Amino acid sequence: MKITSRFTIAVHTMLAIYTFQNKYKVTSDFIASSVNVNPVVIRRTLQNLKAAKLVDIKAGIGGATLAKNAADITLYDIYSVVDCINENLFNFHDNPNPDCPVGKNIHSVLDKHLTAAQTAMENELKNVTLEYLSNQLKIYINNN
Amino acid sequence: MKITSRFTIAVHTMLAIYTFQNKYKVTSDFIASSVNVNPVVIRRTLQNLKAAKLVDIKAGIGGATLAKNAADITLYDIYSVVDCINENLFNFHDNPNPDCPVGKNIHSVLDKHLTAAQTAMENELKNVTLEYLSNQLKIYINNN
DNA sequence: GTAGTTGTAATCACATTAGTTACAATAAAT
DNA sequence: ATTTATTGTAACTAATGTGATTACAACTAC
Repeated sequence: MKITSRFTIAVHTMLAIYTFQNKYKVTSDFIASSVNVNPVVIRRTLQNLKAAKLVDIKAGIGGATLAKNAADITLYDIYSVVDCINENLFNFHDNPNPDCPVGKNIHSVLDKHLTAAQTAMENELKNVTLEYLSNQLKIYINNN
Repeated sequence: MKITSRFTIAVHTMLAIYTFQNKYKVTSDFIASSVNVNPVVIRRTLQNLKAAKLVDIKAGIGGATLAKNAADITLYDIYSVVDCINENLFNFHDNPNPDCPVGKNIHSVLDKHLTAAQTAMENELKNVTLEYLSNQLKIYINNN
């Protein structure tokens, strides 16, 4: 089981907005064409990003723009917004047997380590800003 | 989307085997009762663990035992065995548009950071041995 | 051979995902 | 005011993955 592609779709969306917002009207159709998914999927993603105040969307006329400085947006912000996982990365089996010493204490023993693993992953995402990704992207584009 | 409970079920299974293997015949029914899942789920888990040479299973007579020293088994070993995720934690959307500068380079820009996040998580799991978990468990049991 | 257990296939219900259609609401342009 | 392009959102579908469950052959000690 993996983390939904909604996350990478959202990152792609943010990067497309930041790259093109000063040149084009960045509509859901435009983004959908770059990401290669259905426009409705992008609109749903944009609604999530908007609710977290990461983007502004112009209803009617169309087009999305960043609502914050790209240097202040990390992969973790995007990951948090799109509910890739709902709180816990690791799915724990329900109702271990309280009448067994192992079943009774398995949560006490294991939970902190699962949390630590998840936190380590999330901290890596916090290290990467949208601005940094955009700068890297420009290097790749110039080398094409 | 989360990591399957097959992982915590497998950890619970290993901990139950280690805890009880010198006292009882640890059958799939026994483990299933502690974990509180169907015995077939435990048998499938045991098959995975056996394939990775983490446990021995006695067909016919019944009962599972550790095949390695508990100090040499980490959460990562168990996580690797059970295919909680099949290689990549993050599911990337398929076929970003190669005719768009963003779509063309999104993998080049993003992949390394997703890998870094996954690796950070997995490294945390490598820090925790079954022996350590068992020692912690004993402390909890003694305090009950 | 009996009893208890493993090994494994088959089927089921459920949840999640992403795709898709459809259309009302919005707002600029004319 | 009407037209046009777009957003916002509901509804439905197909595909997939998970875990539960039933069933039974194979195995091994007794």
